[in-house]
Amino acid sequence: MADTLVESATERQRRLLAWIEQRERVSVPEIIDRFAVSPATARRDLEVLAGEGKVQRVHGGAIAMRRTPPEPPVMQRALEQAEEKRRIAVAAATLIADGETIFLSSGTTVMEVAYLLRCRRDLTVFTNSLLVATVLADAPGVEVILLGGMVRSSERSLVGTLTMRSLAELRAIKVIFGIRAIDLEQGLTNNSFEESVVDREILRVASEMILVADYTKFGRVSTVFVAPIEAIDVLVTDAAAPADMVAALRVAGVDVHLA
Amino acid sequence: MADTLVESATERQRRLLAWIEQRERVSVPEIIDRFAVSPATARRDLEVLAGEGKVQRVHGGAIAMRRTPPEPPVMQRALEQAEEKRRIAVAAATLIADGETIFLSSGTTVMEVAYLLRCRRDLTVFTNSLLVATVLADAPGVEVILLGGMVRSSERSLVGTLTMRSLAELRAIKVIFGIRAIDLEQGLTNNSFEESVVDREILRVASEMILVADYTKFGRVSTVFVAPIEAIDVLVTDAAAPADMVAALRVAGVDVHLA
DNA sequence: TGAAACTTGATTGAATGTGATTGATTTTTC
DNA sequence: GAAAAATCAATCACATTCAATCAAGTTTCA
Repeated sequence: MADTLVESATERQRRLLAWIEQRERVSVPEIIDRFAVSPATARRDLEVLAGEGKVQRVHGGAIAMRRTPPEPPVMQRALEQAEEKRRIAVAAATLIADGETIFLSSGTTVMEVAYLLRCRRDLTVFTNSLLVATVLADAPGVEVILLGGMVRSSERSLVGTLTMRSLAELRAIKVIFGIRAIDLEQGLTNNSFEESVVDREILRVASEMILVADYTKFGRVSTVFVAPIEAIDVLVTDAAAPADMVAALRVAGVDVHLA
Repeated sequence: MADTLVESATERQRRLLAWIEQRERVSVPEIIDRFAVSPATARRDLEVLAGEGKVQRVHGGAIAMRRTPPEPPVMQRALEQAEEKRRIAVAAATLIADGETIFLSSGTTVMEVAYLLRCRRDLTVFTNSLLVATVLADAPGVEVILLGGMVRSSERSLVGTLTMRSLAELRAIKVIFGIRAIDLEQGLTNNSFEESVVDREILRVASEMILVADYTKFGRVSTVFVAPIEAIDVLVTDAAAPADMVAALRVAGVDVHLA
């Protein structure tokens, strides 16, 4: 049976807005063609968006009112293994209590944790991730301190000497950490030298390191060494993580949580 | 039927929420089908979840709460006097040459300048604004250094001791500066004490201060003093700025550009 | 056991969303 | 500058969906 995908007006308008902001300018016929709606509906949708100040209505169509910066690669990666990352984040968030002061590193899974911390109270969060800072910026119960540094565009993370200097003043902080690759022999590795320098400094000031990593990170080795697996205190991963590696990590003293 | 599992309303609503978050959107008939309830109950459940802010109710069903945080007030202000701000930004951008190192403060007009600098080459930009940093993050010819500090949610700007300490190391930098209010006697004022402390430090390390301000900023006084008008080296504003104030500023030695 | 509180399902008039039509307005073309 | 084309706003009709109400069933607690 042809399951006719019904779409609400609100959602269509949201997609239309995204399309307009991406295209900068669209015409009514283009909307008719793309969304398979009547001219009346196309105009009504534009009217709604214009009424909300989201787009500017012009004869023949509408133009975007604000430019959306292009999405960094990290946002694309956030969609991969989204379900696993969400479950891992839920489990990791339970390890953080209200009133604590923590550090959130950059990375997509860590960002997922940040989402879940938005409703917390009396939390202080240090981070070197622009995305984490933005996610938590509006959370009334969370104070966000962003480290300074050079912006790494692909990750929206901060690196460099200014970052190192800000980090040097931190002491004994609980860290939620993300990484690109985990290997029993090669330890934790990622793909940027500058990022790894910062990551090592983060781990140096960590009192407890909670690593969040989905199953795709295991048994892989990336280009730059960050830390040996002994650096891991707690690992939160999903059930699809290789059983042998999980067992080996447990033997090595890592507290492994399977979400 | 052996289905002895009695389910409470709240339990069903929790499962419904999980389903919606997984499906992104659901229609009322789909809920009726899946949970074997009447349309009335399906709608009531959605009403409860919507009341708790967990989902967004739309005609015909509901969609998962989009996880992008609500827009900060600063983004709303960016839409006011948008045309003037754009023209001012264009004029201000011509004062910046490729190869320079500059500081961009927070503020909506300054953000507009940032947009125009994206296509520049060999530019180094210091800023205490998360929005400016995000706008310029992808610009291949622009290196962005974000100061550290506490995130001020309404402005997405960075303030506090960490910001001050990062600033203290800068010297003789050309600054594009935004402000809330300009008055001949009261000087430059804005509405946040913490922001004003940072702003004063920014001006202290400035070799040249370029103020960008549309006509609505003139003749107004806000709550916290930032600097006297003598601190202004260059003012870029629009033609609607009060002529008497523009004249007085010129007499005071300010290089005024009308965009 | 019995009454109060709650949940559920059916009914129904109101509200909303959509597409078509039509005359007015704006833009383009010659 | 006038004709032609495109676009717009207003209105109507139809279908879907909603919210309010009420009655029946279930749970809770004395």
